[in-house]
Amino acid sequence: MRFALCDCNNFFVSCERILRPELEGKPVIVLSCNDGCVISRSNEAKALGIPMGEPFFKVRALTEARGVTVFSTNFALYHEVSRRVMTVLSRYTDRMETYSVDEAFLDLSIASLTDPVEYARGIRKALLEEIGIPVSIGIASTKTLAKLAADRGKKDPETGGVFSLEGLDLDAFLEKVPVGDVWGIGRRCTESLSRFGIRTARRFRDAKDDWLRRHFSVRAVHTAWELRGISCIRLVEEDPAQKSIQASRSFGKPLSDLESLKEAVTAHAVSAGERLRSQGLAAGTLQVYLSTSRFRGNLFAPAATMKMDAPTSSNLLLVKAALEGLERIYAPGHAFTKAGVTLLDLGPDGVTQQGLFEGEEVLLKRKRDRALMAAVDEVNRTLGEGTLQPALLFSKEREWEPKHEKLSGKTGKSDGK
DNA sequence: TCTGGGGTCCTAGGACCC
DNA sequence: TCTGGGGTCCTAGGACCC
Repeated sequence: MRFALCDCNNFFVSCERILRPELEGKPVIVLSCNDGCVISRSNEAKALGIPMGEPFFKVRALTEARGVTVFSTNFALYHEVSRRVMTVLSRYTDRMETYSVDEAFLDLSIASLTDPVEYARGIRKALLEEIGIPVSIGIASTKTLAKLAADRGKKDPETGGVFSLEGLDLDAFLEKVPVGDVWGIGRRCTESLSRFGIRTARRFRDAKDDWLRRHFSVRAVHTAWELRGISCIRLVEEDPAQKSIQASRSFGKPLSDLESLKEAVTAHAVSAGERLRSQGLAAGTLQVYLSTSRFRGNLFAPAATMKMDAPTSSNLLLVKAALEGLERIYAPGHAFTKAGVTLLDLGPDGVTQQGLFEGEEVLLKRKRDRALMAAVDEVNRTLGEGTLQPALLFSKEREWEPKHEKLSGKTGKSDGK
């Protein structure tokens, strides 16, 4: 097998630079919503010592002092750019997996291909010239190794953005890779491994299967096999049906009162429901949860799981279930900072079985609900999001809404407006 | 003062059954 | 007083990913 991993460099920043080419070579960062954390950094911003995931308030002064351009996220833009990147990539192989918004695995086991590295350079050039997105490409016999190769391509300028592990001394390569850099080895696992004296990818690769299985999980075993060059994480070509849909937001400020929480939970149920219907799915279970800040005091994060009578895609039923769940878990006197709704047990809409004791009216009502939702979605699509929504949401304060102060998302000026 | 959002998979342990 | 064994299913929570 020959896999290539194509990974867009500093993807969100690179997308913003397409619209603002003059920012090339300048420090740029993109923030998560709610002015939260730094989630994408240009190389220049990395060089200034701005860490990934850092809360913005901790680096705000630095960004102002050093003239860093700051963007809010613009997911519509990133998804559009992503779609175009994937389209270009699909010209270069018959088999590929869109792994995330900014990464794709390509099957390059192409018989006629004599020089994979040169081929990858062609891909890289096309993406840069046609879309303006710089990428790193790693080539190896397994997906896990291809990820490591792409990392090397990204960090080592001498590679020109393309690095292949084929025909290389893997022992020497893996010896220099910290085990925590391996795909699938997270923070906790890295800590545990360190206690056993395993700190490099090479040591991990050479651990015994049953030992890994005992102390970690089957996935750790798979990862070790992949590092040995034996492919056992396969390419997933068609995107499998989604298994859950989540809608959650941190509040602009901590909230304790039930009324505000009801609004937030209603909004999340509506938003999750829209996405549910846009995929032609229905949900059999709904979860609703609240959470206090994980950074101060004792974490309090109650959750309720609501089984629907039958799988549904109706906002009316989803909102009802969400509010019932909320009533169940709400406790006064807590400073909640976040609420969310998750839809589970997803399946195709419209094929639900008639329950044993359900009469004609139930079916009729379901039919009406579906027609109503279709109409609501159509109106919101043509007249704008939120044109039709539950009365509860046409309220006054909207205290629960995330704050989006200070950043226009266009100029990137932190001007306090 | 201020700390993202949306996913997947695995596992342990409880519930239940015979 | 003494209190089986083994199987399946479900779920909550943990870990990981981008």
